[in-house]
This record gives sequence, structure tokens and C-alpha cells, in this order.
Amino acid sequence: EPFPPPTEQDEEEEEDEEEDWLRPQPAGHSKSALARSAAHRVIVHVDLDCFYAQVEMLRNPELRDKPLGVQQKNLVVTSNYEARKLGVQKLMFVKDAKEKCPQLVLVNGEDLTPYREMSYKVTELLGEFCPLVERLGLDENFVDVTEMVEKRVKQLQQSACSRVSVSGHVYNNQAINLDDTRHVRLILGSQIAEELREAVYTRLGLTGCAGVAANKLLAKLASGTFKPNQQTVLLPESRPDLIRSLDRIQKVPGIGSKTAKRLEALGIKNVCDLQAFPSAALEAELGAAVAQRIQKLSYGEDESPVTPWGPPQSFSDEDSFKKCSTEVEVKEKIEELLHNLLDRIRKDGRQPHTVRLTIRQFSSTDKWFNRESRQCPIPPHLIQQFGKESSDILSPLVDILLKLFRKMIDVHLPFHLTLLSICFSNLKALPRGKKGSIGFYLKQMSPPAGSAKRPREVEDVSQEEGN
DNA sequence: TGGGGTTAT
DNA sequence: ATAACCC
Repeated sequence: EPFPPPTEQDEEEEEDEEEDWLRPQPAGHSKSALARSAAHRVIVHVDLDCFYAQVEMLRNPELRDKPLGVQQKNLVVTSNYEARKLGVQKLMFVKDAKEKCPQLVLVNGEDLTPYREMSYKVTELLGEFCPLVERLGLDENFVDVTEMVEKRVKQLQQSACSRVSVSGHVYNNQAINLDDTRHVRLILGSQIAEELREAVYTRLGLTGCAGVAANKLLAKLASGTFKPNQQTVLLPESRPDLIRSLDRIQKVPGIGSKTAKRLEALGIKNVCDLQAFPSAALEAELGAAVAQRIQKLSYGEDESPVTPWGPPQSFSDEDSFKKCSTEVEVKEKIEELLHNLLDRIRKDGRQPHTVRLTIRQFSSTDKWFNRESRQCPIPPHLIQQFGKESSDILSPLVDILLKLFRKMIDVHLPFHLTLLSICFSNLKALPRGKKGSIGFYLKQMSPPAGSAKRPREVEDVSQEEGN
């Protein structure tokens, strides 16, 4: 094994293992200034196959060889490949899925806890290889392996033997030129990607795809080109082909449905249209920031860094339903959501300083996107209760949430809700040095790079931490 | 159509 | 507080 994973880094302080979140990196300089200087980055995108279904198959191996769907309400949100062969695609209605595939086995996946836990195990495992890991949803991670590649380039130069071979697919089957150092770096990146996937499989039992390229956009696009459990490296010369292969503009990650619609109104239907469109006119329509960003994306350019966020910045729990129309029902739903959330927050160890209630009201037209929310600071005396065992916090929090609810809904008038959601945010580490402080403490998370002037939430005027 | 997450304005 | 994006 020429390149064992770096099991020991420079760990000076012992930590509690169950709260060993990935730490955000200081700011990106230190030794890796060159690594981040965009020109020669090597990025790996790791994308687990049908993640929820894989987790369910690990929880219950008898499901292994059966067509499996993970159900949330009336939807099959994910299916395993057995089921996909039989026509059960993602986000299919349960009704349609059963018609297509009567033998389909369904498990309920409305509680994300098992997926969330497994997801963080994956991110932490990747973090053992390399500190720059960024999560995207529960089943994707970007890894900036530039520094690992640099080390291997040097080993290669010393060993004086230039026998490097690619792991997995090369996009477009492009010929490799070992005289091109960019090619060599990406090839080494493909070997690292293979090692990452192998580790995820042997240690966690999960399969997935990987894409290797010079930035996040291209790595992500590359990872989708060979689908279950395979990997693909994109060499620079094939970049135009890869982005031109996107038939619809919305397939560019970063261009969502809203932007796609506005672009279509401008006559922009595919990536080439967007490349060719006059920048000034695009800026006039979308604003300079969005216009410049997406036009760069259309060329496959993406300088955004791989940013490890560390522990979650918010905890939320939601439930959707056909109808909820009385205050009593609302209170019951709130209590249920709260119970789950308080558990998660207790395990996390930090204290939230803001709480938000979100509702969705029924409306036959535009059933889609009518959510509103109200948020407020959590009173200091309640914040202190968060770490503790007893649920003295529960009923005061319910009261706060009901007040937020009444800010949106006049309870004397009829109402019809189809969703309730509670979110705790503005999380801060426990105050240290207090007598009741638990045996471990979470490291003070320095704010992630580039988030220096994030607006403070609500009217929270609490003190800054000591930096 | 689900149950989450993030940043920007 | 909302709107956009991501899965």
C-alpha cells in the first residue's frame, strides 16, 4: 500500500469522540494558499448511490435482494437499483410505483435520523483523508485533494518511475498525456477517489460514484456520467464536451428552476446560448452577481472553494399532512416536532439562540410554494435549559411557538394548514468554565472562511465570542 | 410531491 | 422574512 490514509495528523488535544465534528478550516492560507489558488486544484465529488435505500438495506439485510422503495407520505423518494430496473424511479408516487412494480417493498423514511447519522459518518471518514470536505445534502461530499496530490507528485518524482495509471473511467475516453502535469495530477486524483470509495465501502458498507476534476462544478458533473458505483475523471480538454452535454440549462448545478425560467424568457435554452449571451444584458435581467456566476458556470468555470461547514448551523423538523385546522391540533404537532428536536439538540451539545416556526397554508391554486415563517430570539433563561435532562423547556417553548403561530394566523378565522416546521438556529457552543459544564466541550468554531460579515439573526445583541 | 439543508437579499 | 439554490 503505497499511500495509506493519514491516520494520525497533529492531534494535540483529546476530544470526545461522539461529538467529533469536522472542524472548519481557519481561513485557507497557512500552507495551502497555493492549493487553493484555483489554477491546479483537484476536486473529488463523492455521490452515494440511492442513499436512503442503501441505509435501509444495511439496517435490514433481508431487503438486499428485493426491489425497495423509501417512502415519505405519498412519495417513493428513493429506490434501490433492483426497483429501478423494474421502473420505480425517484420521487414517484406510491400509487404509480405499486402499479409498475407490485412486488415493491416499501419502508418509511420520514424520520431522517438514520440517514443523517450515516451521512455524517461518511463525511467524517472522508475527513480522515483530507480536512477539506464539504457536504451537499446528506449523500454528497466534495473533497479538495489538491494537497494529497501534491505529495504524491513529489513521491513520483523521487521514485523516478512514471508508471501512473488512471482509476475508473476517463470522460470521453480521452487519451492521457503523461507529459501534461495537469493530466498527471488528475490521474493521481482518480487514484485517491478510488481509495475514498473503497474506504467508504469497506468501513461503512456504502457504494457510490465519484467525479474528479479541476473544480466543484466539473467534479459533480463528472461523477454523474457513469452511474452506479463507478468513477470518472475529467481531463481539461474534455471540459467543453462535458458542459455541452447538458441539454437543458437547469442541469447546470447552481441554475435552478426560477433562473431557468427567466433565462428561457430571454431565449436561452442551453449552455451554448448562455455562453453566447451578452453579459451586460444578462446582468440587467438577473443582477450582476447571479449573471456573472452563472455565465461562468456555463463555461465550466467555478472558483468556489471546498468549504467544510463543521457541525450543522440549524436543526429543523417538519411534518406535512392533509389538514390541520384547530389550535389544539397545532399545539399537538408542535409538541411532537419539539420532542424530536430537543433530543437532537441535547446530543449536539450546543445551544440554539433562535427559533422559527414555518407553516404552509392550503391553497388549491399555487399549492406549491406558499410557506411563511416567523422567528424570534430564545429568552436567555430558556437557553440555559437546553443541555439539561428535564423538559422544563418544553412548555415555554410551545408557548413561544404558539405566539409565533398567532402572528401568522388569526385563530378566530378558519384556517387550513398542510405543513408545520420548527427550526432552531444561531447555535453557539456551551459557555466554558461554568461549574455545570459537562466533561467535554466543543471546540470554539471559528466562523467558516468567507462568512465574516454574515448578518446577525433577528435582534439578537449578544456578545461576540472571544475572537 | 418530502424532509431536510445552505446562502443572498 | 423571504427567495433562491442544493440534495
